[in-house]
Amino acid sequence: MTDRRARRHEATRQEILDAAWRLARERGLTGWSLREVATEVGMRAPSLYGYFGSKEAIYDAMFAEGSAQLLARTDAMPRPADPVDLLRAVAREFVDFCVADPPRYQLLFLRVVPGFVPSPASYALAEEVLERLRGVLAAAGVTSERAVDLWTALVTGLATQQVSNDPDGTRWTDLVDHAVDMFLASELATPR
Amino acid sequence: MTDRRARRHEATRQEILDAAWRLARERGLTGWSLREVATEVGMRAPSLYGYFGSKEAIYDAMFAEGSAQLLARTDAMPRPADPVDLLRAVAREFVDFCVADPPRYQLLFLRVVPGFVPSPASYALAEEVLERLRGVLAAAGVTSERAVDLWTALVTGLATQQVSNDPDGTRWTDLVDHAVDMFLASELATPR
DNA sequence: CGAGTACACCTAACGGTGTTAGGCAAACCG
DNA sequence: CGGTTTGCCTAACACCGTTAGGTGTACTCG
Repeated sequence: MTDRRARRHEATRQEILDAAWRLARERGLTGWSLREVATEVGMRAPSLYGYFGSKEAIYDAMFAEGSAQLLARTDAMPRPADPVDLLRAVAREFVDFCVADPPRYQLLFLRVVPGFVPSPASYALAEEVLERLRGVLAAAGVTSERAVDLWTALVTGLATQQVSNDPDGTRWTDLVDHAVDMFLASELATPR
Repeated sequence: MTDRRARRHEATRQEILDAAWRLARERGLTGWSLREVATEVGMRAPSLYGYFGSKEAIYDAMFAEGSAQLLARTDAMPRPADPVDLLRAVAREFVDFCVADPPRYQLLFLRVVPGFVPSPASYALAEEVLERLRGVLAAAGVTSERAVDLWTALVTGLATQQVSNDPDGTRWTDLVDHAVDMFLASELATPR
């Protein structure tokens, strides 16, 4: 049975994390201070250090949480049998995930926070996501390393353009199906 | 004839800008302070305000300078007559430009600096770049708005992946020709 | 050529940041 | 109940972008 105290500690940790996410969504990924987070949870800034060793550690926990969310979302996704439908669905899922929470997207996929590098533990989660993606692509007949790299470039490119240049519209998300068709036409035509 | 003093002022301005670029390349786009820039040019931080109204104004001048460099580089590019060769060349030129100076790339194409939005004057330069690109794509037979958007997503996606995940390698730059072929096969097959 | 002005640069300081040190009271454990 | 651990505090540090105000030098003009 987990310690009562440890559980309470974990809950406060999560409360801090939630406050950080809220502020990041309001003011941008790097537009918040520890003092603001502390105020949000009814503390003073130095008290946060009982829960996170630094501001970077908060970013790291956010990185892990974001990766876990993406993992959960792709796992929960319906899986059409047809390869084309499958890849369309996974691409749409990914771009939607990015557009739904731009700061989360920036944290996970752009290197936007000045000194931040995810810890090995958090990065392992992100690699797990890529691993699942590789599985889905293989199921659709796409196996080569180069094809996977091209896929990630294509899909993150769509997401980046959408988030950076038309955050409230659908100018690039509307292109997802078309982009997938283009990709498949090329990759399935030359299978190896 | 321009004022001696005005010329000297302009030279100092450029000196500050060069120092900022140098520091940005060393420590990351947002990893430098005004005090460091000032030291680099032999001043104290407040003196910089005689040349730029704020740190953001420095970023804005850097943005304009980066856009001008991209513009100059694409203008100076050899222009193969064959559409496929042309697009391959322009794509390679763009990705090389991005990879050659990651902070510059982040400043121009990712929204990485917390509060920074380019001024209308600087942004006009960036739009000029896009305008030239539209011209090149049209010369290769690609005219639709959607196709241009897909192109930018594809090319910036390759650049982002390269810069973010393999900054010293060629994992994604090696895919540029292949990506262009894929794009053209799809877009020229369905011209409108 | 001397007086007056504009300019380049300075120091001091303000409110903000992440972070450390040290203290005090409540909660837990034997 | 006594001792330890925990949770949170205040005070302070070094650094940040930025503003105010002062000083000497370089230029302009009568």
